[in-house]
Amino acid sequence: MTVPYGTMKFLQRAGFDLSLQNVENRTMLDQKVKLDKDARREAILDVASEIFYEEGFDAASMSSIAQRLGGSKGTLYNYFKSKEDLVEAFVQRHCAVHQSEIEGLLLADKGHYRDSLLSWGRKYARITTREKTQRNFRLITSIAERWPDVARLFYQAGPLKGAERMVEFLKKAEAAGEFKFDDVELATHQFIALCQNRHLKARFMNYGEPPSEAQIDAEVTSAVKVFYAAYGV
Amino acid sequence: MTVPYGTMKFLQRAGFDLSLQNVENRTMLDQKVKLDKDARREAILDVASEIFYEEGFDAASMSSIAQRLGGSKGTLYNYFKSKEDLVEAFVQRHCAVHQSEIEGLLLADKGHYRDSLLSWGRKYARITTREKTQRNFRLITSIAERWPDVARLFYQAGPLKGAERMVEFLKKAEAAGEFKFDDVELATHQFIALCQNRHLKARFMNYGEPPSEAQIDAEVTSAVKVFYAAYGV
DNA sequence: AAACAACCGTACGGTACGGTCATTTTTCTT
DNA sequence: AAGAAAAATGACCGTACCGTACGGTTGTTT
Repeated sequence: MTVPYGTMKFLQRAGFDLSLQNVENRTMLDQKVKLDKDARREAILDVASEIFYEEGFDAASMSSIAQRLGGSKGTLYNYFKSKEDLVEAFVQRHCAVHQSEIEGLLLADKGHYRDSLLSWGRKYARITTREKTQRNFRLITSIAERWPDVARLFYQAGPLKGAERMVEFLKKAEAAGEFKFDDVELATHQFIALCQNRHLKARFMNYGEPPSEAQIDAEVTSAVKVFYAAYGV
Repeated sequence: MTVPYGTMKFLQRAGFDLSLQNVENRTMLDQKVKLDKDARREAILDVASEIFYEEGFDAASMSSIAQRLGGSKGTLYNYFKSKEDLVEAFVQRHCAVHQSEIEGLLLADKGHYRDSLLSWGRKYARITTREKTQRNFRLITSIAERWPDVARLFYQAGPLKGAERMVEFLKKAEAAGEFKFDDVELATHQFIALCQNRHLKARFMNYGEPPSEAQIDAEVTSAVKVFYAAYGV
């Protein structure tokens, strides 16, 4: 009992190495079929994403997506109702991934404030200046005027979530006597600004090389220093 | 001796109120004709810009541009060789405008450092968070991957120019004993970051309302305060 | 008056698009 | 093995685009 030949062939054409095992009973088989349909859908999304990044949503065509996938255009419509449906799926997926990444950045419950800021700031700056995030950012904002809710969603999934998490952390730090803020939210955005603005902008507009780990470290080290000079007790 | 009727009619359709005066001699007439051709070209660019903002470069069509202009598609090709030529003209124009704006921000030669930073920071933040700049920003970055040089050009015209100007100012201020920097360039980018990052990002992704004058003032006032806390002597 | 320039509205060639569907191929069930 | 169901294909459709061409109109210049 194996994966359908057509499905296997389809996924291999798309560059997927699926070492799917045989399944013994019916419950697992049902589960299996479900996974395969999702896998096919994800495969299409992966390839579509790449073409969207390169050409933008409008100039990307269903034909070129199918071609790169190594399948037939008609098959795409088994998985997505329309090109617009594909674009929406792209947006949803990348908002979810971005949110998950930002929420996954850990901040200590208490103590080690300086180290926590350094660590968080570095990770945050790395995520936001990384090529993949930049590409998503460019795509999402390119439709900001046509689909304003989409861009807003992306902001809420990433930047807003990150800021909220930092606000909570800084409130606790202030209560513990580490800082003194007039406006903790403003201070939060200032810290984030110090960590990301320079490289974020430059990357966004293709200026210079991507920042090295050392460059990000230096940027965030100085950000923490400035932050303590301004708000440290 | 008046403007050609066809030109007048064309410009009126495009919403231009051109109260062009009669011209008495030939030199002025030659000058006049030159201006009119430019005016026509600018009129097309204005309308094309608006459609580019709304729909993006790819989805904007020459037909819709001509329609909104109230002219004929064929006439567009008297002024621009192709759609791509029109896009390039858009990019050049807005890089030039942006650069001109940034370079027009005055910084005192000496003295009044705090006031100068406040004044410059407010104006800079207003420019970069203003809807018009945001729209340009979105369009330029939407083609960053396809036309990497274009996005770089825009960065060099705006953000880089702004930072260079500020670096010069801060060097003088340091020499005058106002600040002490380990890295004047880093400090420059930190100041700019503190002034713009929060509202720039939010505007870019349609989150919340455009910042009021009061909000920008508050943001920049705090930025200067933080900056002095970190680097002031 | 004739020639020229600017512009319009219409039409066209060539290409490409998103989406559809009849047919073929593959898998599953009996 | 036969037949049904599912998956995939490739041809096709109607529409739209870019860029060009053309006949006609209007205004300007010679």
